[in-house]
Amino acid sequence: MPELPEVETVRLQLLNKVVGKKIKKVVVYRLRTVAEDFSFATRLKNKTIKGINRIGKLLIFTFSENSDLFLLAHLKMTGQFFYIDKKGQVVGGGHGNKDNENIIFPHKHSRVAFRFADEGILYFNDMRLFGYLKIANKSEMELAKSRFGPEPIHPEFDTKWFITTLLQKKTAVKVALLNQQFVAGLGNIYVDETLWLAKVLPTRKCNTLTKKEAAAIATASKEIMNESIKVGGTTFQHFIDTNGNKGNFSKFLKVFGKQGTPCPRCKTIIQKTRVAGRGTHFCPKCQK
DNA sequence: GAGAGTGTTGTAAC
DNA sequence: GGTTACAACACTCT
Repeated sequence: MPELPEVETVRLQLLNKVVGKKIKKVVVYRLRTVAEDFSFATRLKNKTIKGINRIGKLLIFTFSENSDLFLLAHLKMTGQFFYIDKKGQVVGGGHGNKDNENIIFPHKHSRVAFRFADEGILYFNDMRLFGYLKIANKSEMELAKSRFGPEPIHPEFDTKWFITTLLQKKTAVKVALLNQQFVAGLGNIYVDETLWLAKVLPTRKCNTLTKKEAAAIATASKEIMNESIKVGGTTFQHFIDTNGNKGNFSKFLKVFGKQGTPCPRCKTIIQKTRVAGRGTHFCPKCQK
């Protein structure tokens, strides 16, 4: 579950499902997922989830019993949270791959399970094992937080600062936007979408951008992020209904994965290249 | 069988 | 210090 909008959707869903619940038992299926922490399960036992915050794509759980205890959760490429209530119904979710069908838990990609006092169970699934759940104290949590720059969708996002800083960078604009220390939350998909909307080529060097272009990027990223939070929610709904509708995401995308098809704006064929080691999609005509 | 993949980090090299 | 390029992580899908 990569991009910020989906992480935010998961956060909101989890808020409804697990906040205020006491963890009765934690089962770790794969030690790797909890950073080889043998005390992971015991340290979370009998703790009540107080809240769930998010910075960038990192989820931060807080607990009622101990204000110096945090659970950091990063989904990376394929991490998913599923909440199963006591009737066995799945009411939380992931991002719509095949694993969402025929749900039987725990299944082979389940890495950690949290059983609550009310018999509900929260599963963390992660096919590729890149994601992690990590216990942290306050200073470790602050350190993790400090690795993220401001989020474009934050109401107090400083657009002036963004423009000034962006224009000073010497990297390709796509590289800059993917850098979570600069701005948090934009992933590969939405960087391509943002740059298409802003009519800027991903390979453009930041210090060759005009102020107007930089401002367009800021505006576009906000628009894309906000719009995609809605889409993320929609994707999520489809998962909950388990209707097998998994392609909803792509309906909203304008360039990502659309190579070979006409640009929705100017009908030129969308091209795909590689920038910063990532698949990169753009319109060679209307992006400059 | 080969290649690509939604994210991040570390390292080496310039 | 900035930046670039790449490997690594483990697994599935085309």
